[in-house]
Amino acid sequence: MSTERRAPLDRGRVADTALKLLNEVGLEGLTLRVIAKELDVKAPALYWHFKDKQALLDEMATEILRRMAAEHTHTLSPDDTWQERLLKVNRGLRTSLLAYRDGAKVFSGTRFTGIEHAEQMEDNLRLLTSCGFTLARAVRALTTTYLYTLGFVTEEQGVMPRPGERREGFDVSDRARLLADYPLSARGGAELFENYDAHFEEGLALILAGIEVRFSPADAAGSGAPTEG
Amino acid sequence: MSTERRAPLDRGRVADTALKLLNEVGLEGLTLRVIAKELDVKAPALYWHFKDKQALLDEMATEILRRMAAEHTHTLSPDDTWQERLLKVNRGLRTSLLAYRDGAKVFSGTRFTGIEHAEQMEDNLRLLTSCGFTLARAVRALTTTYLYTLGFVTEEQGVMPRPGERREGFDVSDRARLLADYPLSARGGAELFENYDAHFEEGLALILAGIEVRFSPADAAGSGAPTEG
DNA sequence: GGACGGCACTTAACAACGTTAAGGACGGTG
DNA sequence: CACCGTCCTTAACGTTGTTAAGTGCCGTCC
Repeated sequence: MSTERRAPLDRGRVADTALKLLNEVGLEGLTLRVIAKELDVKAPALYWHFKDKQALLDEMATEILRRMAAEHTHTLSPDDTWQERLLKVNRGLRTSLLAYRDGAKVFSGTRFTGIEHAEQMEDNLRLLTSCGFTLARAVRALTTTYLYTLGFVTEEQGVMPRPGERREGFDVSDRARLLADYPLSARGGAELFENYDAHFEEGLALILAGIEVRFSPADAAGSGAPTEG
Repeated sequence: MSTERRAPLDRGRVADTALKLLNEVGLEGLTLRVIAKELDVKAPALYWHFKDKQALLDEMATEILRRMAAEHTHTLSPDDTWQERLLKVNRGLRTSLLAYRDGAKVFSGTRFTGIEHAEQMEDNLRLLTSCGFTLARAVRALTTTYLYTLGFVTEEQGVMPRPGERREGFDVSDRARLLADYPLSARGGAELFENYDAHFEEGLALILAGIEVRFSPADAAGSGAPTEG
């Protein structure tokens, strides 16, 4: 009989396991009992490490953020143009959210109490302001793209829980048949529920173009449009 | 003794009551038993009208949409410029979502199975295409602004459950103290958690400017930037 | 007028959930 | 050896969404 004792849990191990399970059972199947079972522990044990389930979800969101930083930070450079930086940051965010089923929901249900996100935020603000943006405009540029990305992935994951697998009831041709009386909407359906990668890029490019026109000190000087908010 | 019998429920009455209660108890407090009690009925009675709770939430989201149409359609004109139309539609959407606690969450958790939204969609697509947009670009312009608005209000309601009342733990000066080592992030905090009306408008204006630069057939001809799809 | 049948509900109960209270086994420290 | 903090278990609680079965009422048909 093995006298080995399981190493004690810690917040990190719990959050890691919960994230792995999230991909298998989804957010609504992610119960404390399921997580505990995977960790070979009973559910109340989790309360030694987290004050409640929301605290665990917060830790999971923070972990997603950390992994995003680990995977994408090396692509960032202090010499990025602001356009490159905004593209990288938002593509990285989308990729990271798509890596977990219901990732966007976990993320937007969470308030970051700590300062884990501050380092990336600071770096991005530093780059944008060094490109000539005022601080207010740098914040606006980052949050506008960020909120777009979050909204986009939320909708995307509503239709496609995991990349490649489409939720039932979202057949594009079914939809077109239903909307026979609304020809433009019917034809536009393909633009809504397919080809998410390309559509994400197009929307992001729109916002970048708007930032350039209204904010960019380098390119838009004398165009007359930009005025300090 | 009153022999009066309560008029039978219908889906509309249930959804109306649920929406009223949503504002009082929030999404997580909105249980079937609470709704039933307000309707002077027991919880299982609701299953006569809805197959499950999600169906009731779908009906609520649809009702929000209907009220949005009822309140804002009269401001729309077939002579709107596309800029006016996008502003009106997205302002109206934000206002409608803010009218209910957790409105954005209810909305983005819902898939519209019916065609209730098609009429507005069709009208908007008609206007944008009549302004010279291709259908694909019209769809992209609408969804990009729509996803931004949805993301914006989701975050906004995470901080301010009801207009005017701020969730605890979001004191801006507390946050600045925490982020003392990240000066730009600390100073930028005011840009994040306050003054939502103005910030919403600024972000929306950015996207409109981008659409103009890259899509608008009238204004951007010869600028070289816009290319089809 | 009495049987029938569908409508709109009630009563009772179920499994599962987040969560709490109490206690027990282990290790290190005095 | 007593003690204490750590980390977990057992047992249970109240609530939740949901289902099964039954009940009263209204209209229709023979």
